[in-house]
Amino acid sequence: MLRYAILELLHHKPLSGYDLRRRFGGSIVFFWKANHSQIYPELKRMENEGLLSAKRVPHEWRPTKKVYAITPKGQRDLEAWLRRRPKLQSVKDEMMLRCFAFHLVPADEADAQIRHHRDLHEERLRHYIAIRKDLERKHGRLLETADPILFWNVLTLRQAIAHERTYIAWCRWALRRHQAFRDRMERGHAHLAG
Amino acid sequence: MLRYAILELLHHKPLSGYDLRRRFGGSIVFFWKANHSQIYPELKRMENEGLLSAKRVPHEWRPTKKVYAITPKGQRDLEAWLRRRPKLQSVKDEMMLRCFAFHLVPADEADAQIRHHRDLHEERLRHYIAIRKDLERKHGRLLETADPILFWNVLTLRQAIAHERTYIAWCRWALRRHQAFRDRMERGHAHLAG
DNA sequence: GGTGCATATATCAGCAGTGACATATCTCGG
DNA sequence: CCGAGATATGTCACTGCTGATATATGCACC
Repeated sequence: MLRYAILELLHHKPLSGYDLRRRFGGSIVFFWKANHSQIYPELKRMENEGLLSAKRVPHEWRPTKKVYAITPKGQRDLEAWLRRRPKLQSVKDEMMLRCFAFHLVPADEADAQIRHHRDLHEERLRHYIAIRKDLERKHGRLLETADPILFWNVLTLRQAIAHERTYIAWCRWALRRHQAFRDRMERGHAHLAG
Repeated sequence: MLRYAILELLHHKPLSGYDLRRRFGGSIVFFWKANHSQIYPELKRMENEGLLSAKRVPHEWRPTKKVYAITPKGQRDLEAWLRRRPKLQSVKDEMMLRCFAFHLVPADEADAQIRHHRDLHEERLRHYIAIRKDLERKHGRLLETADPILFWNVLTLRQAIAHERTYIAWCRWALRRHQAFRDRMERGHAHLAG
């Protein structure tokens, strides 16, 4: 997977491992992250497979860079991958796995967990919205016009935002429902006591 | 991660590797899947660590089962895990990575990809809704009352459904926007030609 | 002269996860 | 009697990914 993300980025322009690392987890790719410890070996492997070509570029002030460019073979690989029909990824969501087991912890602890998670998603949502504002500022009316790269970029950003909003809405809903559940328990006990 | 899913399931009742495998990817756990090739070695490892105890249970008709039960140490591990505050998982979504690169394929191919993905998510949504119907049928009014296990189960199911609905809505929206984009391109060319 | 920081590349151990291969029992139908 | 299918457990090679560790340059600041 990682290799296709790299190929897409190098399709725009040649980059070093360090540059790539900043792209992942930065503003451009919302749906893939990678550490340098994964990127450098992958670049080497891709070079060996003929998907990339490397060139050492010295710099006066800074350490020498190894800049990678996509080869015709790399281009073909990327386009072939884009035409495949992958099956659905299986969902792996740690928070939801925990939620499944929340009957094992006190109600207050469960609430705290959900609130914490809601906060994290709100932060990520703000991050995405900042990126969107940035795109709007930089490209203005162009967002509505004819640049395909920008068009697909905006589409994925919209999905990222929709995803975060859904998650946050679920957290809020869950907290309300949990409160109602706790109230019912209370009344249940009161009923038994009375 | 897998180990905590296993511990949660074994907290309810002892199960064999085969039973566990059917639980994952079946109706109960929506947010975690696992193959038997991952489950069996993990069970062995957990037994060695004292989180589980194993017992061979022979059967007249069928091969002998190795049934695992959670130990007190396993219980403590599970509860400690539930109290941790994990950081946000990084999103890895292959479809969105592809979408990012759709400027490299013909517009019809991009549409076909999105429609295909929408269909897959619609199928999964139908699956989740069937599970919810099943829960409603089996438990009826109990869904609104006082069983914590059922309560959290319903909450996670709701999140799964919300997630699928968001994804499907995005696919539909993306297809509309893409059509509008293609129309604009057409008009652009017509303008240039006229 | 020392410390911290950004730049830049690389390796390693270890856990996570996949798909293929392997083996065995018992039942049911042809 | 043979094959298909459910039950049941396991291994293996490979890729994916994380966190830690290592190394080196040059700059700014104290």
